[in-house]
Amino acid sequence: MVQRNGEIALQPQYQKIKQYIVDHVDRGEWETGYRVPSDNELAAQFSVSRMTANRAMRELTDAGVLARIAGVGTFVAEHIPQTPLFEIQNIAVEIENRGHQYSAVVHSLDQLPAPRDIALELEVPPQTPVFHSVLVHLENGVQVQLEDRWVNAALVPDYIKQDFSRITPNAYLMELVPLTEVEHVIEAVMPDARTRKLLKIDAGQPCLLVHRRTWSGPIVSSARLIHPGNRYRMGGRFVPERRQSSKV
Amino acid sequence: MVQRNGEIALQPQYQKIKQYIVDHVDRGEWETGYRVPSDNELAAQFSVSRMTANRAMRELTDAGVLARIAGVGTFVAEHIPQTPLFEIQNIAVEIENRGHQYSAVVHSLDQLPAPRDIALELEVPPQTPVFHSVLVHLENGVQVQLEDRWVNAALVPDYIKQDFSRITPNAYLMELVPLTEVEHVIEAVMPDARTRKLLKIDAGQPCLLVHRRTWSGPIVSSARLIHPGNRYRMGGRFVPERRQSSKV
DNA sequence: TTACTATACTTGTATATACGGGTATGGTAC
DNA sequence: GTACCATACCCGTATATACAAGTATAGTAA
Repeated sequence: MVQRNGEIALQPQYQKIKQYIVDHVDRGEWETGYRVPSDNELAAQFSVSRMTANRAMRELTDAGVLARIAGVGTFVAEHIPQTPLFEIQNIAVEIENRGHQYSAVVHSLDQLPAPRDIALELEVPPQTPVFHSVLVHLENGVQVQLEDRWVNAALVPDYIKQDFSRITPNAYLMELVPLTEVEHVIEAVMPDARTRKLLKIDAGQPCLLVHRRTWSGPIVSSARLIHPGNRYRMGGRFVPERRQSSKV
Repeated sequence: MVQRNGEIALQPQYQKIKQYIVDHVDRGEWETGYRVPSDNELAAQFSVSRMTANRAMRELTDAGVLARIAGVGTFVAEHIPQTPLFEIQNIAVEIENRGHQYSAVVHSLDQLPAPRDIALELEVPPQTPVFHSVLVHLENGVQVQLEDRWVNAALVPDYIKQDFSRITPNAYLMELVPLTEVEHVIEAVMPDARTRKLLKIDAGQPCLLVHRRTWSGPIVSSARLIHPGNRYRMGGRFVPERRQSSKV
């Protein structure tokens, strides 16, 4: 698809230019207000046409990274601190970071042909073999998350052999396949009977459901993460920095 | 700037095409999964080159309105409100980016001594002067967000003089003080009577509440953003259902 | 000095063209 | 019927080119 002569181009030219700019901004070399090279300069530097450089600049402008003024130039936009929305973080690591004890109970782990709705979610034909796991994560013995996950069996054939009381499904998947994309849908729901029982919560209280789908090219996994209680915090003053490797 | 011969073009060609598509979707003529005309068909219909039609389609895809599959076609994406959760910049801009009309209704804007709970949130002594604003954001005249905001009056003394039907509080604050940190807490709640009335929603359905606090050194503002409906998507993509191989 | 103008940039948009690769379909050979 | 393949689409990317319009600056004329 990318017809770059010579070496194989893993990503499009305009993506390389975007990466180049974002890298400089991230490293702090180009600060807010810095004037970035013009379309033509980038085109010359990367040996592409101006249209290609223009696309990179335009998309970064739409994304709020750059600001352009016709006739003047392109500048690094004001940096808005935004919490990494939903880091693919490990609930086990997070709990241990709080100095608490993590444990998990596996309620089921099966292989079966994909039901119709799950097939749609995973973008596979119905009846394709998939894995289905249901487990509860505990913090100091208290239920903190119900994880109901479906996995494309063809992509992760050994999923069903794992001991998910020792390694979380998310951690296992992350170390096995490189994630390319993540989707989060947050939903406010009233928990059903099974959920209330597994999480030991009362009826009548709304719950947060985070529906997370992860891609690695094709869709690897689709998970429903239900939290008892009803709050989910991202960022903020009291959250310690979590920037460590993916263990457990 | 737009060199369309004949009559003066008020907006670029690709904008016209975007508007054309968004209009059909908004009017319900093209529902989720509907296959929209291809690049070439649109190019012929509007007498433009495919690149121009392609830009319109690509931008609507980036905006989440359409979904494209190489080799197959372009489809109307599932409509999930996906903006206001973490207003990166401006809810007004985002709504306008979707080709819709933004408006806002200011329900109240007062200065008063901080109540006890608000003082805690803003980390100021009780009775400190604060501003309190309540407004509703509308997309095409439909209520999409209730914003209940408290602002540290000492840090933004002119807050109360603004016309928030013209500039959103968030945009005003952002251009005035450099943000250093943001906290988001997502909460599933049952809306109270006032909220249901302002957002014109029915009882019995859980809502998502985003509690957003912003720092600029000290805490500048604390806002509750309540969304009708209960689903919000970040990232990911809508993939239309495709024909399975003829295996029945 | 002041005012104007030519010039050399910048970004914004639009076109015609090209090729790569994915997907569905219809036809053909088995 | 089944398996294969040619074909005609689709989208993704890239290029060279062109003109419109905004902006800054150097140079010139008043």
